[in-house]
Amino acid sequence: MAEQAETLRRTPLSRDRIMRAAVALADATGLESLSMRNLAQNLGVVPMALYKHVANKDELLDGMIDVVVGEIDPLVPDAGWKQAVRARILSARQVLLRHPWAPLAIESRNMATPAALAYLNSMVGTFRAGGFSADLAHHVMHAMGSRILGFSQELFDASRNAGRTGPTDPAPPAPLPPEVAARFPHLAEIATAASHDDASVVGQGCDDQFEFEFALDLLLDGIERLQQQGWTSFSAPARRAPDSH
Amino acid sequence: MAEQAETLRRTPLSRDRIMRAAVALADATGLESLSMRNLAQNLGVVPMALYKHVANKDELLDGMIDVVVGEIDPLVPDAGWKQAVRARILSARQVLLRHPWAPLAIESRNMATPAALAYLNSMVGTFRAGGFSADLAHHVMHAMGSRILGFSQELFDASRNAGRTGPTDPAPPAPLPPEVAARFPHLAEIATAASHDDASVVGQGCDDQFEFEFALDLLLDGIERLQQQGWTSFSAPARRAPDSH
DNA sequence: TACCGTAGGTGTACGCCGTACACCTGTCAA
DNA sequence: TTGACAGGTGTACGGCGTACACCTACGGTA
Repeated sequence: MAEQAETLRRTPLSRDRIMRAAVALADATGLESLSMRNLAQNLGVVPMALYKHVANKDELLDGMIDVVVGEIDPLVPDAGWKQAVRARILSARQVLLRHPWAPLAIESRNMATPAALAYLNSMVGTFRAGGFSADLAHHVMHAMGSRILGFSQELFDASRNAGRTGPTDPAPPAPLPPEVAARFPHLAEIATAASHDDASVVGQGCDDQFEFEFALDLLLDGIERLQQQGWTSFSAPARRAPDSH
Repeated sequence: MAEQAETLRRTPLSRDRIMRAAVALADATGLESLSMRNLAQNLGVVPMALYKHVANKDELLDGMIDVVVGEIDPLVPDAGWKQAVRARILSARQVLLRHPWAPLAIESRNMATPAALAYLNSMVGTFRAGGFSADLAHHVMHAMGSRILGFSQELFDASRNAGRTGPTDPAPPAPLPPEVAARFPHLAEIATAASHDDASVVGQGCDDQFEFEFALDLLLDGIERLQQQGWTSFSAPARRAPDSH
């Protein structure tokens, strides 16, 4: 029975269990305090045990990214490309709000993981099915950039710290200190102009969700316009063919 | 004279000299192989000497970011907002091509450095001077996202490795392996569709400069349209008021 | 000229990290 | 019964950031 207790106490390790534990740990304590030793302890196991399932820490990170990407909602069928892309990207954003360490992890790795490739592939497929040329789909993927994965490089983003002090600590929206406001009046102005509620580049209120959708729609509308006027490489980049106003 | 030689051999340390050496070292060998010990050796000095001028490694990174941001061309006077913004961002992009480690450094830090704040502030000022409301300027800054600093989160970007193997090694544009192409046909298609020459998310040819300008102009044109039709919070996000085609 | 405070470089040491490598142990096929 | 092998263990190494005590050279004052 002692050994039964043992068996119950520690489910055997597996690559999948490691990945999920790593994601949970990063969610809870932030990416920079996720170490192999840490993670092993969390799993009730000695550090080197992990290496029987994961080649090294980089592979661990790749696996974590795959877990995150796998949480993005599947394609909704029977929707126009614009609706489909919009829904998927907003889902990706929700996923990343649960895993604020993911953008940094993604950017620090340099090869695409299979799950990420599959996601990008199906996104391209959506554009192609919507009547986009391969060329236009290509450029459009670049234009969307990181927004396709639900984040957009907020530059100096309070939410990046989310896990660091524990998710229960909602980071008081510190107002812009006056001497800073004086040195950067334009920033001070836009910081107070928008009636929002979260913190980003400006220390003040700003509704990230609103900003995200604003930018996303700005892009999607521009893309729609390109596609509807029959984009080809030689007619389109706005620089060359500014449309009439 | 021995001491003269000494004096010549080692210019005294200074915060500025440290920052410039750090940037050069990161340019040459990549961010992940930049350590305090490494940098100290490079400066002919013992590691702890650096700490007389720099509080810790995070502050070093902040200083490096300031150096990079400081290299962005100043505002060109007497240009329309669109030209001014475009020129500045393309300059930022050139700077980041010289310092491929910078996006990761920027994303890994979470507070804005003074130089970055000054840059963002003057960018907002350009929009304001161009007749944008503070509100619209705010949203537009978010919409541009990391592109404002000359990069755009390429997700899986070959150039991120640039320094790692030395800048003289131009990373042969490895073609997409066939089994990958088979699993992700849409990616394979757009990889070969565009007639470009560098590597990014797709292993194949792709002119990053073209893509960058394509996306930048897509955004700028969308922004121009918003501003010209007198944007206000309640009329604009494209979702609510799709313009007529 | 003698002194001393201080700025700035040095040396040692600590506790983390990732992980190589040898080892043990329990399970299952033959 | 045995022996291969999958999977967990223990030890150890080199590298990291950096705390802390130390030394040393110089500039200002008496």
